[in-house]
Amino acid sequence: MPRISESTVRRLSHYYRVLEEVAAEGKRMISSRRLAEREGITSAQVRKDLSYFGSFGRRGLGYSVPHLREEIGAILGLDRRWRVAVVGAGNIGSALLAYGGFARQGFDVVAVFDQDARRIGQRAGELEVLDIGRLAETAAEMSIEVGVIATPARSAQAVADALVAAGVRGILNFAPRKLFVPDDVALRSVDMTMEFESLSFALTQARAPRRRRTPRDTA
Amino acid sequence: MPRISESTVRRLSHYYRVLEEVAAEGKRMISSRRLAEREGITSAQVRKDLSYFGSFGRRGLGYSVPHLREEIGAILGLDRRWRVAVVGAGNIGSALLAYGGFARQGFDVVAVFDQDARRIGQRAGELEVLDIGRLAETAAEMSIEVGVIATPARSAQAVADALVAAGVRGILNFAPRKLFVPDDVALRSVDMTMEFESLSFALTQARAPRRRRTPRDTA
DNA sequence: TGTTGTGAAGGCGTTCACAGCC
DNA sequence: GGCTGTGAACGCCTTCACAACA
Repeated sequence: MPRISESTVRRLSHYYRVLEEVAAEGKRMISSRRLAEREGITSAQVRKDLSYFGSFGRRGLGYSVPHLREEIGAILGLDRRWRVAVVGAGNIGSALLAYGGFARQGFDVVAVFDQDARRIGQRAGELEVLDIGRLAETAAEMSIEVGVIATPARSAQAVADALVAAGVRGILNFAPRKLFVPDDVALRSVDMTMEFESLSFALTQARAPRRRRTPRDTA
Repeated sequence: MPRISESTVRRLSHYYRVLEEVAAEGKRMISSRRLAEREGITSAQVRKDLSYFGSFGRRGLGYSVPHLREEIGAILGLDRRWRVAVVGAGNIGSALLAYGGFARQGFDVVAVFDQDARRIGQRAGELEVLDIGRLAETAAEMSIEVGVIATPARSAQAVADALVAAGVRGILNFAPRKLFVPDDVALRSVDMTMEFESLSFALTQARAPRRRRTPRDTA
């Protein structure tokens, strides 16, 4: 199996989502073309992405919806759960806890840490906010596997280091700063500042209005 | 000027951030090498990115920190403000309003819409939640330029269509769904579901622990 | 005829390497 | 000597196009 690119993984998420919708509609089979058009990409891309992991389709017929859904679920590791600690119980941390999307994706938040003495000991959802000073030991004790960083940028790298020391295997970073971690620790970042600035750039550069729709798969 | 890639824009955000830090430290000049190492990329990449927009450096000396900061700020359009409407006053919408990062990036939230009759008329931050049914007319009246979609996935495309009809020039989408908009409307998406699944994939695939650090710029 | 799976071609972004300037 | 700006080389991802199969 070749190295899988980040964009392929992101598209697998899309396919999975489409397959869930299509399964709910009761459809049994789907072609790469239909799978592609809902996401604005080409059918060849879909087939290429899937081919990295196996031959899931049948020529002339397409892909079995329930079968492909199960295969992609397994590839993405959605068939298992992870023990998560959220670090930072401020705006972003609290929103993430209230959000609830974690559980649906297999991530169980079992601990919340904060630095602020006034916040420690308080409730955050169903959990008690713990002292960030004891992150490394506590996280190890609690067998935390994934850390979510929702602290200010300036403390993000230190928190990441503590999480790594505590033995986490993955980190999801919401602080607007590039983090360095050992390469056996999975790292994903959601940088809202960057999205805002990217939108600002696009708005600023925008010229020559055309009012044409994004092209879809025509193959 | 060639077409600017999304990754170049994202790096410009990084450079801007580093320049703010370095300016705070009082440094006057910075080399592409130093600018690069804080972000884990190569110095050649920095110079190439900047060269798309002009020649901001001086051979043998590097870049003037305040000057480059101003140039990149202008490129990213951070020197102007945008009138924003947030659509969806649930978990994500409320978190975004409380977050406060908007204002810092030049985005002023001047309206909030929701579909839920119980939510309409209530306060969300300093604003009154308006009826989403009147989105198109109200947004046009209020000269909304940017829409933030924080609704469930199923209504996201309809909201996007309404925002476009109301004349917005940009959309920031937090709903986990691919949106189609005319190509003179700027669109950026933050898809947390996808980040979770991407992390899940990386965790699942992880093999052969090596405990080696991410390589930095060695040029 | 319809659709997959895939080698080959193409396009785009990154890295190299060096001329040019301080 | 130090550092930028950039054409050329490289490598990766996407798209093409078609053989294989239902």
